Formats: sequence, C-alpha cells, structure tokens
Amino acid sequence: MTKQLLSDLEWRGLIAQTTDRAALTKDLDAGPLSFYVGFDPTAASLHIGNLAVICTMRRFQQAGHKPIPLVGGATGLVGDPSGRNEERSLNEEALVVDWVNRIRKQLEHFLSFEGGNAATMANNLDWTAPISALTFLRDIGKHFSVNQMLSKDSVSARLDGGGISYTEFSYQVLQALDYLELYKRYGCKLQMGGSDQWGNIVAGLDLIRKVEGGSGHALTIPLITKSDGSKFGKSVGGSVWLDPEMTSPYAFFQFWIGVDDADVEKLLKVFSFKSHEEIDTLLISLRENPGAREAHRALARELTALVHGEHHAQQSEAAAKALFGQGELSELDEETLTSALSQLPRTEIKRSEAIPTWVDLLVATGVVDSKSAARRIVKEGGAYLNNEKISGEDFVPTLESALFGRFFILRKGKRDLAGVELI
RNA sequence: GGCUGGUUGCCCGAGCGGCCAAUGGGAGCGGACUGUAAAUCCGCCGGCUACGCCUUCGAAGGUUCAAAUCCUUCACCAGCCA
Repeated sequence: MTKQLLSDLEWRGLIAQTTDRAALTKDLDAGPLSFYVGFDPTAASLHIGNLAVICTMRRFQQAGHKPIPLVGGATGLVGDPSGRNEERSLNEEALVVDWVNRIRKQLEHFLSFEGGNAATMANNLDWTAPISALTFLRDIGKHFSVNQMLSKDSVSARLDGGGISYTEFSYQVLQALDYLELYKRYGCKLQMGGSDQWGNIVAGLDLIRKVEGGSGHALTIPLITKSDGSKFGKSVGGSVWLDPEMTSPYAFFQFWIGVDDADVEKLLKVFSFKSHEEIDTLLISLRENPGAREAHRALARELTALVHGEHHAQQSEAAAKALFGQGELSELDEETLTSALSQLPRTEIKRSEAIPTWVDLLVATGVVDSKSAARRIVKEGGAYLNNEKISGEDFVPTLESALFGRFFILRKGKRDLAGVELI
C-alpha cells in the first residue's frame, strides 16, 4: 500500500516538487515515516484552499505514515511573506492564540490520533517562545546566509516590489527551525506544503544538515487553480471556510455543486478518497451525461461529509433536492421543508407585526447587502417568493402564501435562496 | 536630503474647474439558452425616506457661485539626482 503512495499522488496531480524522489520513495517504503505540515493561523478558520494539503496528509496517514500537523502559534505572529506582494499587518497576540485553538480543532477532525501511526499535534510556539533573541541569533541565525535568504522567491519578489520588514524576512528561519525541531523530537523526515512553501521547506533541510548532519525530504503540492487560471476556493462571499459558522454546510455543499465541469476531474482527483476506478466512472458519467451532474454531486457529498460529517452532508443534499427539485414546494412535507430551510440564510419576523416587503425581507436575510440591490433583482425579474416570480418593488407577501402557515422562501436569481420564518 | 510623477468606485484604468456618482475593461449580479456547468447574447452594477437627497475620486485645510479636477500642508508609492 505504502509503495503506491507516490504514484497515487502523481495520478492525482498532487506533486509539484520533491527532493530526491528515489530517496523519498525508499524512506516511505521502509515503514512509517513522520512527516509534518504547518498551518499558520491567519484567520479564525481553515478554508478550502488548505483542504488539498489536508487531504494529502490524510492519504499519507492512511498509507501508514505518521502525521504531525503543526499550528503556527509562533509563525502566525510573524507572517509568511510567501506569495504575498505586500507586508502583512500583525494580528493581536490574543487573537492569534484563539485562532490557533480553533485551527487545531479543525485539523484534529481530519486525522486519527490513535493507533500505531497516530498523529501528533504540534505548535511551534512551544519551542520558539522560550528562545532568547541572543540564543536565536547565535545558534540558529549563524547557519543562515543572508545572500541565500535574499535569493528565495518569497523575499526577492518583495525586494523588487513592496519591500519587506525584518520580521517577515526572518520567517524562513523560524520555519526552518520548526523542521529541525520536529526532526530532533520525532525523527520527522518529510515536510509537505503548498508549492509556495518550497523555499521555506528547503531552508529547513539545510538547517537540519548543518546542525544535525541529517537529511530529510520536501514535497510540495501544486496550487489548485481553476480551469480559467484563477485561484480555486473563492466564492461569491470570499473564501469557502471549513468552519460551519463561517460557511454553512449547505453553502459548502453548493460550492462543489456549482463547480465548472472543466474543473471536476482535477477536483475529484485532488480531494476524493474514492478509488481510481470510481473516479473514472464518475468522469465517464460527466462526459457522457453531463446534465445528470453525478460527478458534481458525488464530489459535493463526499467533501461535505468529510468536513461537516455525514449528517450535514445528507441534510444539505436533501435541502438541495427539495429546493431545486422540479416538484412544487407546496408538495414538500413540513419536516423536509423545515430542515431544508434550516440550511439557508434566513430571518424571522413577528406574526403580530405587518409583513415587510419582499425587498426588505431579502435584505434582512443578508443575501443582498442593500435595498437597491434587492430592488434591482425585482426589476430585472429575478425575484421569487416560494418559487413564484414576483414583480413590483413594493410586493408584500401575504400571510396566506406562507408555507405551512409559517415559511416564506425567497429566491434571488437562479439559485440563491433564503428563508423567512413567521414567529 | 533634492527634483519629478503618481494615489480615482471590488480590481485595472480614463477624467484634469461646471454637462461627473464619474468613460472603458475585468470581476460581480439579473435575464435568455442549457444542466444549480461553460461559452454566447441582453441588461444592471455607491446609498437612501428615490423625478429628489446623501456619501464617494490618498488625508486635512483653502480658493471659487461651483472642485476628482486649482492652491497649501501631511502620508504613502514610483522614477531620477545626491
């Protein structure tokens, strides 16, 4: 099983660069290998952009290797210049601590912490915080050549452009120190990351060689892009987050359903844990019967289940089926409708008060951010109440039109739904 | 430190005293066609108590009946010279 790991990754298009491939293969074949992947707390949640490397970590664990997910409690305070053309603004320490905890929890969800190849959670603040500035400069800094540091893409891009602070310039040293530390603590011999992490990872390998005379490996996965070349994982409202409070399971599910046909093959290969045969079957279906959208559905179902659990995956799918089905909304039973609505952005209004206009209701659900926008939708013929097109900017739903006497379903355009509940 | 050029709406980028909520492109949104896809075509694209009003053109002041457009100071960026 282990032996096929790299060729599987290759098939999935998940290898951007590696250090000596033969040596890596040999170490992977030799038995459980400790490897690490770092995640800096730059937001309250991980997002879909992190998911590729998370899934890859999972694949390694399933192949018998030992993951060390690392949350960058220290590096998150400093800021990685990689892939950025501007200096980051520093976040409050307390905030970063909070983010570290949240992200750690998210990561735990994807890995197993039991058994022979249990994962080990790490936080680089543990070994970075105690080091004094002098120790750092003498013991670590001495191994780094500024000339080499300057030549890294992450730094040189910034020298040509927006400039770089000493703080961010030092980032690669901190990350290198992490690799060294994990090498010493756990015999960690592989670091993986996005392709923008190559320079930082290699810095770690250099440090391990200089300090310990040891060697390790680097493996980067490509940045996942869409067929039009744009960055994958941004949707209407920005990033697609893994935190259900930030991106609802339904919205998450819908994100995958809405993916371009042209991207489905790549995405299935990168994210799905199905067998090659199953994936091939889905791709054939996509090619021969694209209207059925089987591949999309499988992708959405699998990933929603992976991230939010089976329950939410089913709920989201059921909601989508109910709300997008060709049947009448009024034919849905109350329970189905209630749970479908619970997945949507929604708002409540009091029965005792006058019912607001459709426009005001839509604004209240947060689906649009101004009344002007909502009015425009009506004017342009994209406004629906309970799947019936409405017109007139001052349209007010009647109490009688409420489904089961208590729900309105607002629709904006083809697929943007929101719920209103009368209380 | 000096000189010069720049800072415009989500992004790029015109405008250089009134006709400017500000040309054009991209993104986004709605419609048509499809399949909750893409491409294409059409329309929209600051806000509001909406034939009017309010807030926007780096920041703060000023000139003027009137400024994104002129003047002053400040901040940041780019180029050139020390």
